[in-house]
Amino acid sequence: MQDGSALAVSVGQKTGGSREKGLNRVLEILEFLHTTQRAIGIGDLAKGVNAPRSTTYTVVRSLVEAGLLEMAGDGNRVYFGKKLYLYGMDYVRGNDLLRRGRQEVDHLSRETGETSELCMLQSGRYTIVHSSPGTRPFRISSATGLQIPLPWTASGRLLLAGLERADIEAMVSEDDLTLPDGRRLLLDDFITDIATARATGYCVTSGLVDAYTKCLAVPVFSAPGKIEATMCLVVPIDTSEERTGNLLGLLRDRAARLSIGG
Amino acid sequence: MQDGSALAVSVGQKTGGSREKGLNRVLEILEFLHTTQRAIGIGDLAKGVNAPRSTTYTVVRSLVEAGLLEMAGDGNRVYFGKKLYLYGMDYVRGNDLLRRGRQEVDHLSRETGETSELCMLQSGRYTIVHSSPGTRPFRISSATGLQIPLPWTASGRLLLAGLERADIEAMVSEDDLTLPDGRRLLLDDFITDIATARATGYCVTSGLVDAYTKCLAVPVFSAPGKIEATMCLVVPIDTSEERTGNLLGLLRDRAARLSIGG
DNA sequence: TACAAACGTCTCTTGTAAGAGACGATCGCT
DNA sequence: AGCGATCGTCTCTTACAAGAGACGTTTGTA
Repeated sequence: MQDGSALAVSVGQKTGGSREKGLNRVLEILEFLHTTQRAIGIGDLAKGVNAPRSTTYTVVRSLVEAGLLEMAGDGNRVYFGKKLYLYGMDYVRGNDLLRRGRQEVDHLSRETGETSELCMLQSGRYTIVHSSPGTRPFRISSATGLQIPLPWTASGRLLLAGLERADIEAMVSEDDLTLPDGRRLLLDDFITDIATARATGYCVTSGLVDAYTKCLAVPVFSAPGKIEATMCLVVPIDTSEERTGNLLGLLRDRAARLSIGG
Repeated sequence: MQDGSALAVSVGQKTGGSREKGLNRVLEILEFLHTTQRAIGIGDLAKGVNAPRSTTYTVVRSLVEAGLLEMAGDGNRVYFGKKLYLYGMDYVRGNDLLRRGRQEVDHLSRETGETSELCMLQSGRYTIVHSSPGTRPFRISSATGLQIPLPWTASGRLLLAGLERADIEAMVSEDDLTLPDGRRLLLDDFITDIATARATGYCVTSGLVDAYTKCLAVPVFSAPGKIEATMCLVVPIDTSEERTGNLLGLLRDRAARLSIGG
């Protein structure tokens, strides 16, 4: 149990010191490679996931043989393999919303010049599933696959719309309510925000994760009332009211086109 | 049994009927989902990978929690999850060749109207990594991620160019030398083909995997002399000599643009 | 050239997870 | 309603993998 949640929160977390299940080792390795975003030596990998070297060698060998990982060019580093790419494409193929959502996001960022993102809940956490960087000289961009606490984002407020208070509390930890700059959010305020977002059908946050950006988010429905994802635009915080309104309009159009029911 | 051994081939050693490692169960499950290309019930999944039901439930639960799998809409079926998509995108990001290769392949199929594919070796087997279907009324298409015996394909002859005879023998099983229609290839002929392909810088096969198609393949180099992938066009077998020559020319241009050294 | 650190492989032990199977709850068919 | 098939969960046993650690090799640096 503890192990599961430790893994969920972060990979560099210490283990309980006892023996670890092989499957968990695999998950930790994958997650670690996802954070490093580059090939890494097996020894470093072992350190990174805090696993014994011998175990790491064994697990990595299995994964390389299976094609989930590949040895990188120089021969003693590993990174993701073709199999994961193929499975990932299978996921896209089987997921209309994602496939179309990617297109809409790409289109939106071309149309507006702003950074645009498609976001979803994943295992109860907020994830940027696809992002398209926009054309500003100084880009505001986020890594896809990044996990951010729900209360830090506009999208988070929409993704939780429709859940019971108890469910929301379960998904939000104490730490999640502390912003990067140290400010504290109140759970009640957050829940109020969620209700508002639900009622108005959009959510705008300013200077939440950092001091320079404003985030406009709208829901994407997979069925009437069921919010499956959000589309959002990340814009400079000093964007005028007028332009913000216009962008929100475009965003809503795109999201509506993507939604089923709503 | 048939299922088990068929899977065992792609995943690793066949099961002796004894206890199976958890990691292997995971690999089998992923591979099975890749072949079905759709969400499947856990019970059926257990049957499909020839695993005990209780084990399958446990493993699937772990994978769902980790986000590698997701429960499909109705709630009792599973398929690939967002995590696999994210890891797959990481792979693409870290792999210039694949990223650019996809573009070239897409362009080529638009330009020629024919089915175009990017192929690579994976764990010593031939894999269609990306394919773009072309515009003919009756499309000739292959599933991406499909594993085909090397001797059945034009690309296979190029991908093995530069290997020692012993290495080639190790990669090719007896079964691989039997074509789908029952004809047998001779290993020596295959090795001669490889040498020829290497010398001429392309390979054309006619009516090998089926009676209707011709396959034109050219190498993609990742370093001087190192063939990392192939690009190929799949065309009707009655395509004229002249058009075949023209297509081959286009193909070589595209592959050259993709190659580093050569 | 010598030394330290990291690499890759092996062996052996023991904690633990894979699997058999039972259980009640649902489902679907007649 | 009655029946069989499948579902999802649970318990318990033991076969086996996770891990500690030793070993020889390679790397790099003083």
